[in-house]
Amino acid sequence: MKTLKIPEATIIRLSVYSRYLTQLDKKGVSSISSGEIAEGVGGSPAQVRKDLAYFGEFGTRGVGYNVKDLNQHIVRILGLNRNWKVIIVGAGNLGSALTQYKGFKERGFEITGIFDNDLNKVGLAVNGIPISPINKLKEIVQDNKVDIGIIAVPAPYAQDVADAMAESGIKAILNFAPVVISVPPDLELRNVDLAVNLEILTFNLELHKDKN
Amino acid sequence: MKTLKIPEATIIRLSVYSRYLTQLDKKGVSSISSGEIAEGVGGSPAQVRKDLAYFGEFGTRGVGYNVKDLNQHIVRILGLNRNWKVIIVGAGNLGSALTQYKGFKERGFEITGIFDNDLNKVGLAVNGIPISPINKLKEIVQDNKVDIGIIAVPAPYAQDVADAMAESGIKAILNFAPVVISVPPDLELRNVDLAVNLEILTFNLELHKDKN
DNA sequence: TAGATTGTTAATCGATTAACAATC
DNA sequence: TAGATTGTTAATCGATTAACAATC
Repeated sequence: MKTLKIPEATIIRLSVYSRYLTQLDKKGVSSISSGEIAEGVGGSPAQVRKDLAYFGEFGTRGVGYNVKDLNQHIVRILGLNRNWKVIIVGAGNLGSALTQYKGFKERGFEITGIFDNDLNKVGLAVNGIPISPINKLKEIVQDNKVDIGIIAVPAPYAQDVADAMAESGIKAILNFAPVVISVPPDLELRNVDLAVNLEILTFNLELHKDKN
Repeated sequence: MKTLKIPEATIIRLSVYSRYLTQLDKKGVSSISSGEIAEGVGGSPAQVRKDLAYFGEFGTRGVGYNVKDLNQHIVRILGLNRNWKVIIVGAGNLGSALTQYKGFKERGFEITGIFDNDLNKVGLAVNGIPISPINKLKEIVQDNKVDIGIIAVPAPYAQDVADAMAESGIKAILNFAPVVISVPPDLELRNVDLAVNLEILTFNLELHKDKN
């Protein structure tokens, strides 16, 4: 086995490097050093080089990296050199916002379905995509070869939605419901808890309160 | 100095424990062991105890923890034993969704203002909160003693918004714009990048693709 | 060649896990 | 007292940083 264990922190940073390189490329910057990348994203040069070294040699000693070239490598590493089909369950405020979120399309994620069990919503459309009832989920996932499901329903419904997704053959889930859900081991699961992020801020505010 | 360095991972987990304990408390569960907490949130008993040990002794040997009591301790550790005032800049889909997000209010976060520079939006209201122009930000922050600002504008505007927030005296920023922003060192900053979360999933999908 | 910057190894630092004495 | 479970220390594991040889 040639792939050693890659820290998740490395993947997060690669994603950020890629976004930054895309930005630079658009501006017409063609070459960059690890130090400049580090400065741009708030890291250290050694860390940038270490992160890249897990995957290969993408630079030229004494020179640096070609922006476009390095970005293409990272995009490929992250698996973004193809389209990914995504469905969103929950057509409330958050689900609707995610459906229309520009940042997804830019990175190759295509929203191919929205689901909700509220009969007042079924049949309506968000961003041109019709809202379907959840009992159509499996059919739509399989017909469209959907890869990823996003859970944007209230916490009490999240596990049921996860079960339906697992049953449909979806391969990965991004869960926005603030609750721990369990899925089969072969299904990738990631949680984004919006309140937790605010709570980390309040913890730090309390911690540094005296340090004036 | 008595507070040693607390891992951020510990704070994230404490936040999750607290949410889980709140749930159990509502169900009427009064006592719990570190093993049961671990099972409930997907961790290990040793880790639960270690996380808590940074802050004190909250359990009883041979018995476990009182659910309500432990939760109150964690809530206090996270700084949630008071109300936090929050503003959101960007009244687009994401900003509107965050304004109405139930999970914030449940944890003591109060949205006290929404801002946008789109004149078609200024004067309208989201969830009963009027949308104000960004040049009113400082005034409203100071009049209402706002603690935290959420950035929900497109990437190109994020730094300007961060500057306005810094200038207003806000103490912490949660940034949803997919761009690196810089703020004065005394300002707490946290980034939530929605696309990055999907990219971690696609990386893992690619990594395990062969392992059928 | 001299200067610059990579790729990589070794040293350090930090977080997690295991083990167990304390104690209810 | 016997069984259970905490709090805490020591051992392990993993990630970051520093240093430098390789090389453009």
